[in-house]
Parts: sequence; C-alpha cells; structure tokens
Amino acid sequence: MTTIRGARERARAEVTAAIKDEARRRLAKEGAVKLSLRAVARELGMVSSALYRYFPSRDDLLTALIIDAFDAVGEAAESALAEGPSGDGGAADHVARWVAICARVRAWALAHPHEYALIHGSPVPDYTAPMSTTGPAARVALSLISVLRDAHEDGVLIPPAPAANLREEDRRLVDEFAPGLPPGTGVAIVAAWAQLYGLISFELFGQFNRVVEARDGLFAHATTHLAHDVGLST
Amino acid sequence: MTTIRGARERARAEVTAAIKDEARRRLAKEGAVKLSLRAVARELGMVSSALYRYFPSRDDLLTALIIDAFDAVGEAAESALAEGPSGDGGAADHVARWVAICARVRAWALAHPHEYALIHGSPVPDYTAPMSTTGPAARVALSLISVLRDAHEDGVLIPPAPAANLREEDRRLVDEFAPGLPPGTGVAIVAAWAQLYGLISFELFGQFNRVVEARDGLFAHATTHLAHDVGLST
DNA sequence: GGGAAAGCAAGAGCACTGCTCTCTTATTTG
DNA sequence: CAAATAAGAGAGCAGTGCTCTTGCTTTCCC
Repeated sequence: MTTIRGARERARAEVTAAIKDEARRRLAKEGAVKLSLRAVARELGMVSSALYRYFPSRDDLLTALIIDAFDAVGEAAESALAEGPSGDGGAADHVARWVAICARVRAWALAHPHEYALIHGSPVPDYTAPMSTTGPAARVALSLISVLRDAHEDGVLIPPAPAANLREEDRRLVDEFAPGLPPGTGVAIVAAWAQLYGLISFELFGQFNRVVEARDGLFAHATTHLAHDVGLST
Repeated sequence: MTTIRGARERARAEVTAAIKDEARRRLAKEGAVKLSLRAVARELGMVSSALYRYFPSRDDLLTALIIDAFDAVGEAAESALAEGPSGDGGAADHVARWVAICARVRAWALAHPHEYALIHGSPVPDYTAPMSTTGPAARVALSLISVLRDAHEDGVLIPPAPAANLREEDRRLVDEFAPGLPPGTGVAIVAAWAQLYGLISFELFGQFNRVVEARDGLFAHATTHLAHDVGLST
C-alpha cells in the first residue's frame, strides 16, 4: 500500500518495526505494566530520546501493540472459521465451527496471556482506545456473526426470541453489525460475545485456580451452550 | 477479635487504617497503576520510608486493597440476597433473587470501576494472589449458590444435564463448593459465574462503546438467561 | 550543484517512582 | 531505671517517562 521512497523512509520503517518487535517481546515476557521505553531502546542500542522520534509517547507504542494483538486474535478466529467444516451445511457443522472459533480464541489467549490482558484486561487509566483500534477489535465478533449468517442461509438458524424491551436495540444491532440476520440474533450474539471472554478471562486471570480442573471440557461445554443461545442448535 | 493493648498498638492500627483509606481514595481516583506509595505518604504528612513500617511493599498494600474490594462486592451480593423476595418460594422468586444479585454486583462495579479492575482485570505481573484473598473472593459465588440451594429446597430447581465428560468434574465441584445440590449444577454455576463477569467487564472496560446502547436491558436479559442455564426456570 | 529545510541521534536534565539504609527519638518491657 | 524495641526522618540508589538543546545527515528546491 505504501511505497517506500527514499533510503530514509526505508530506514524509518525498519526501525519502527524493530521497536515494535522488541516491545512485543518484552510485553510477552513481563507484561504491559513493566514495558519500559528505555529498556526497549537500550536493547536496540539506541538512546531513549531517539525512540520518541518513532512513537511520541509510551501510550502510542501500547496502542500499536494493542492493534497488533487485536489483529492476531482476529486472524486466529478467521483462520478457524476458514478451516472449519463446511460439509453438508447441517446445523451440527455450524455449531462445530462456532465452537472451533471460540476454542481458537481461547488457545491464542492462553499462548499470549500478556497480549490478551492488554486488550481485554483493565484499561490503562486515562487511556481511551482511539478509533483506529475499533476495526481490528471487531474481527472475532465478525467471525462469529459469519457462522450465524451461513447457518441462516442454510436455513438451520433458530433465532432466539428477543426480550420485549430489547426489540429496538436488537434491530439496531442487527442493522449495524449483522445485516440480514433475523431479529433476536443481535442481542444474543453480543451477550454471547461478552460471555465468551468472561470464560477466557476467568481462566487466564487465575479465577479458576483451585476451583476448576477440567478446563478444556468446561470451555467446550460452555461454548456449545452459547451456540445454542444464539440459535445454533444441534 | 484483637484487643489493642497499649497506646502504641492503638496508634499503629489507626495509622494503618489511614494509609489504607488514603490509598483506596487514590485508587478510586486514578487507578491501581498510578497508585504511588510516596503520594499516599505525602498526603498523610509522613515521609515515604515511614510507610514501609506498615506495608513492607507496594504489593502488600495492593493485596490489602484487593481483599477489601472482594469483601465490598461480596457484601453487596449478600445484601442483595438478603433483601431479595423470599415470598412464596416459587421459581420466579428465585430467578428474581439471582438477577438481583447480578444487578447489584454490576452496580457496584460501575460505581467502583478501578476497584473492580483491581480484582477482575489483568493481574499485576509477577503478582500471585495469596491464599488470604481466596475467602473474600468466593463470597459472590457463594451468594449465587445460596439461591440455588433455596430453590432446590423449595423443589423448583431443574438441574441442567451435565455433559458426559464433565460428570466427574461436576461431582467434585458440587462436593467441594455446593454440597447438597443436584448433579449438573456444579459446572453450570461455574460457567454462569464466569460469564456474568464477562458481561460486566465488557461494559466496564469499554468494549460495548459504540456498540451496545441499552445496557441495563441487555444485562437483565442475559442474567435472566443465565438463571435458566443453572436450573432456575420461570 | 549548492543552500535551505527537515529528520534524526545523542546527551543532559527534570520530576517522579519503589525501596534501602542509617540515624535519632519515643515507647514499651524486664 | 536500663535495655530492648518500634517508629519517624532523611539521604541515597537505580530506575522511569518525557523534554530540550546540540550537532550531523539526508532530502528538497531553486
């Protein structure tokens, strides 16, 4: 998309990438709180003030890492969607794809705990996510919606009944994020989306320690249940 | 429980409380990341090194605040349980109490976002919650279990069918945390517990921004659904 | 091509942090 | 009353984000 013109811009792109790589490495190792600009610069053999030519503040570096993390987990979800069974178009296939997406997201989170915490843990105080993060942030949700759309086209989607006082909200959600899907799916998928991350966060942030043992099984069971809730029945 | 013997011990208790109060105030205002021992000491008119006589490290202060936060949200849940309808013992009453507990927890979280983030956001790196936090941490879950127990005693609990590969885990969970409840409720309540916090976290951490508008309605709808999932039907 | 403009690295410096150490003073205990 | 103990005060260390000034190099434009 962007053609690199001179040697200077090429160098700039390379240094920027190197900074992000090193920052991601330190993030994965020690977490966002301990991510220090000075340490990144030191590791790269540059002085700390030089780093500010590339990222005007620590928050800007974090924002770049947040976008990368959203993209990474989004890509995981999309690849799970692509690789899933597209067999006879039966309801079971769609449930399987839904569960597969959830499982892939969970696996990514367990493999990249600090990056997951960066995007779904406590937001940094005084930090409001800029608009540039909203696109990548939606990719997982869009993958889930995609499963519903396929099921709907195959005629096996049984849309849940929308609560009476949520009909308007549901219509707005469907119009804006999942056009074409039947009423009731809007609020259902938003709720399922949030609850999916509740399951992952509790496991990742240690809330299941000394409580839940069979975590794989529990997660598979719960996400299958969520599939039912959004209208994908076996 | 502890009798304060001399003037010195009385002073120590007072200073410890003052430190915790001031720390809680700053936590509520600026968040855990920006909570600084020096600022707390400054505000209290003492020098920073003196504070280390009361809390050996910043993590120990945070641990104290974590326990307080768990107790606060646990107390909110328990008061919602106590104040809820105990009327005719019908299924609707139990659903109402379940939903009321969830709503009270959510209200507490919205009123104390930084304290909520402290206990349910990203764990501080290299920080493992000590055993002393596990007791207070369980109070919300115990309140939810309490509703199930009452419903069971009233004979209106319809336990969900446990997944085949989770029967053992379910029995273990029931035995350890909810003795007397029928099979199936163990995994169901753990899943519902995690999903409840997914709903709250998504709202609180801004994931619903520019997406969900009718948040009260969505939350009430979703938690009612969770009640059904654990065997409380209307 | 040569001069002006812009981009970049380096270093010093500010205000802040958690934490340690020593020294002095006040309190409790034997 | 004397010894032991606890508390406060201050200096200091290593680290942080960020700013500013000083040179140097690359790019742009006439």
